[in-house]
Amino acid sequence: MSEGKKSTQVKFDSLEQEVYLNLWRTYDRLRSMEDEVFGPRGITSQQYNVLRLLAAHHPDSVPTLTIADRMISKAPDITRMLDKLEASSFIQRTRPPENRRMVLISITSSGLALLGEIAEPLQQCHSKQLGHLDKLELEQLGSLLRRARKPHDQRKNPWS
Amino acid sequence: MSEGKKSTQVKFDSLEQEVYLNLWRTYDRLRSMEDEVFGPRGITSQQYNVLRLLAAHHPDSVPTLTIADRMISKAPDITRMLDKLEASSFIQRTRPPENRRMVLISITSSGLALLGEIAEPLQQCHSKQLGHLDKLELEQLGSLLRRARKPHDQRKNPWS
DNA sequence: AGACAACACTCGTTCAAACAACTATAGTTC
DNA sequence: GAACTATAGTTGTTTGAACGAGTGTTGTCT
Repeated sequence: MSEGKKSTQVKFDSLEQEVYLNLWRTYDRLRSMEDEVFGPRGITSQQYNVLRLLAAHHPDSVPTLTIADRMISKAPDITRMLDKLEASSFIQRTRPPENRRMVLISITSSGLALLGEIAEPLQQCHSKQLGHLDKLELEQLGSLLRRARKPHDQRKNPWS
Repeated sequence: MSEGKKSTQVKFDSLEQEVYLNLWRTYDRLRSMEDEVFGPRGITSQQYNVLRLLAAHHPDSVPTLTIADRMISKAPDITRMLDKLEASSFIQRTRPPENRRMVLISITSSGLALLGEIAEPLQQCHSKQLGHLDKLELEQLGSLLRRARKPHDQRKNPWS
């Protein structure tokens, strides 16, 4: 401890590394809280986000790969994820005759019902996750996170 | 679009939710960049962090569950993770005769060599990840992330 | 000293993520 | 209009994460 310029230099190779590990750890903690909401209801947070996306387009349908592209984190395995949602009858697939390459996905009424049931406990979870930060802090954090990923986020429809 | 107070209200249920999804997405993007460094070398980022922890204690050993407790994200499967590192001979296990419940882990010279090889490309990765933010932004982001997880981070040795 | 509880892992199993190879359909070119 | 290319998903396989039950070891209590 006799030569550290700053305490961070003792444990991290760089400030960038420290911030990244910080981001990882924070994400991990908040995610485990969300998992407590989704787990008992038999879906994952990725599946929930599919349902939310579909609900936003309801009653229209969305092609499979468009869903994959709009997921929060990359979803190379979108097919099997939709398989599970279809098996639970939260979504439907249809193959339009005019373009039989595509598979169009739409949310069912029981999918919408699930979203309805989950809305309140999830909102409570979000407020437990981050409710101790005030509005300004949340906005600063959001803005810094967007700036952090901006150079690495080339996609068609960035909601930033 | 005729009634939204703010544009965020159109797509998110709450500011907390927006920030959480933002965090998730940012983490996902940065992680995939790190994976490009670790993948070709046959280790995961969790394994790398074990090696880093052990290197920090070298030449001392660390008990298995102490490692699990200090990981960035939860590691319920620490045994098999160490199995793989031992199979690649990056670590050693010893069971001390004076307390045969514990298993002490230490890094080997080839583990240290791997850390040496990985140091520079990893540093480059970190600077590609977050190098576009200036020092003040990085410190703000780090500080907000620590505040965000503070109520949820009860552990023995928080490096915050 | 024998029973019991606490500790420190370990193992079995199930489930999700990742990557690549593959199939089916539609458009394009000569 | 036959071959070629692009599009849109799907399937196979391997790997890692998660959870819980089980094992061996030590300390404690009476």
